[in-house]
Amino acid sequence: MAADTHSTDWELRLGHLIHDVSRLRRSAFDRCMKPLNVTRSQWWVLAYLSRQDGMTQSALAEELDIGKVAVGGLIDRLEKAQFLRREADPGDRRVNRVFLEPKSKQLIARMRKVNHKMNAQILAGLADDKLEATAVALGTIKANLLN
Amino acid sequence: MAADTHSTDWELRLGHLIHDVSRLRRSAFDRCMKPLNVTRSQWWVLAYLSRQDGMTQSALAEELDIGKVAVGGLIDRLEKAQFLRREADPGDRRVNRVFLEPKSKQLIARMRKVNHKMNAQILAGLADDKLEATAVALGTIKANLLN
DNA sequence: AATGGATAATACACAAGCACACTATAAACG
DNA sequence: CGTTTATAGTGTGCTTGTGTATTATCCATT
Repeated sequence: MAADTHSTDWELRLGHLIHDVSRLRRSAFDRCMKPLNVTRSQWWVLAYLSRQDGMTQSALAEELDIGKVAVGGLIDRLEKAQFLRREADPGDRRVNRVFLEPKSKQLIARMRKVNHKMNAQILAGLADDKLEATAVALGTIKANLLN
Repeated sequence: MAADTHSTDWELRLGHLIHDVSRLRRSAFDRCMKPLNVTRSQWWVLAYLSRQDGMTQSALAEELDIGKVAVGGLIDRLEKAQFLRREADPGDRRVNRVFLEPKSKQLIARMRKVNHKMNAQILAGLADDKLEATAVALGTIKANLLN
């Protein structure tokens, strides 16, 4: 019964909290990035590309863990805004490789700073060991979710 | 510099983890609910209504912490599927009150069970104190996000 | 070389959420 | 009473993400 109240209680709280924090974090992020005219998802595409320019769309989808269709849409918008360009792979006519445009290269440094600052603000008041414990717990949950 | 490496490190991990866990949890939820033909968002509407039938759309939006438009859309779909109905408030012609249909009442008990079971599975291997610590940490983060 | 299966990307249709503008109604205040 | 202000809900359009189907291309096996 103690075990029962425990789960019924913390389960719900935790579920809500994870959901809330994720959503709030996302919108805070978007708000911070708004002056730069990039959304959080778009920023992630640029961030991954900045570490490995010329990835294929499928590789990006794999890394970002979203569907190929979603990636296609993101890239459409980013290409239209001239943050990047698609280029046909010479060796395999099926694939598009995605390259950063100069325009976005300028932005990435700024985005990194905003990102870093925001993260620091979000984690204010949390000691190192607490952060680590939280990360470990979330890691366990993630593993459970992946079966 | 120790403080620096700490943040640069755990920040990112935690951000990723929160995002991943939230997304995985969401899709796991939807997968579990799929046989019942309800999405996670729709399930939340029904769950709130089951505790307080006849809420106004605005009250629902407030509780669920999503916009009125999003609620409107959810209710549109739920109404079309006959899980609930809108009813004009006799005292205030602006408001619609939302009531559960018998069809959904049958479902809610089943959904609660699925929900409970899923939560238990997700939190497997996490002791009580860890859960509590995690909840506290996430609560702090949430508070930070709300400024 | 031919066929049959995998893979890259797109097309299409949908759910969900946000933002902004708009309508209708209610309430408050001069 | 009338005018202003606030609130409830909808309309519209955008971004993100999912699932399924389709097309083009590659590769492996026969």
